[in-house]
Amino acid sequence: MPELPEVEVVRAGLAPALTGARIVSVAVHDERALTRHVLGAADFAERLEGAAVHGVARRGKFLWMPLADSDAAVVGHLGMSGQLLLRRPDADAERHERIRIVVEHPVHDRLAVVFADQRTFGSLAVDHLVETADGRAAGWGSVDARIPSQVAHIARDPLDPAFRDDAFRLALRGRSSAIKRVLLDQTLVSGIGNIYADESLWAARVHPETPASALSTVAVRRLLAEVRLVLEKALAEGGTSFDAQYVNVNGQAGYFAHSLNAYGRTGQPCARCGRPIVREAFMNRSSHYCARCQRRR
DNA sequence: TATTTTACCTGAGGGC
DNA sequence: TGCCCTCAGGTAAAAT
Repeated sequence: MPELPEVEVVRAGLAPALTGARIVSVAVHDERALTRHVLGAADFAERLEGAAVHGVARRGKFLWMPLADSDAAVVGHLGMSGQLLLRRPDADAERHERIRIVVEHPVHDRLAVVFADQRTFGSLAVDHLVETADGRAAGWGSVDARIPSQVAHIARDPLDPAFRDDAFRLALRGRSSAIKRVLLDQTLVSGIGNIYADESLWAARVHPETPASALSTVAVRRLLAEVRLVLEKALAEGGTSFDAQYVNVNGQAGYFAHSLNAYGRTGQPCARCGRPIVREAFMNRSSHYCARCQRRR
């Protein structure tokens, strides 16, 4: 499932191929991939054809490509199973291909950016840019303090230099919600999904149901430090791939699945204490944790 | 207002 | 072999 490390791998793969490229043609095969673009496929294509891509930026799990000399950007979210692939313009259609954008790049010539998505939770849109609330650069891969309006409500991610640890800690004070729910709330801290929430909580020895307000200042600092370590390590290993649903722009899987300590390890021994990892239902999904290392308060 | 639940969606895999 | 059921889960709208 694409979370921050996986989306960053995709961003880093797209950036050299798309920065400075001009969009030649847009083919929308499935309008469900445009749920964030309310004006529909014809409008989407019309706004893009002929436009030049200025770069590729990311905040949390959202990607966007600002268009040159414009206050617009192509914004994208991969949902659960979305892929952005770089292909030859005449390459055969991908399984679950929804949108194909052909660009002309001054160095790489013609390339196709293929948006494929099995579960159709992901989507693309053309959106206008607004100023960031704090006036800082909008996200990774951007020095511009403007962000797509659809992404403006998303918090900065923990690897963003403008993320404010103290503000996050203060936000937790008044929250009775479980800490895992808070980690998954993209308006408080972005980029973390079910996998990295479980991994970070395991590393910080915090039970996922611990009320956020019950964590001390020291505990919140330690949790944020573990979140950053987990995300950075996953990024270095190219992300987590369980099945064919997450791949980089060349269709290759990441290796972090081999480094998981909690997520998906139900019944296997905890790497610290040897007690079997347990799985519990949580928010229509699963939590994986060690009942000995991560004591419930 | 804050928090929780639901809808969206497809394919893999298990049980019978 | 084929049918039915469950599960995977990010986001935003709806409900509480």
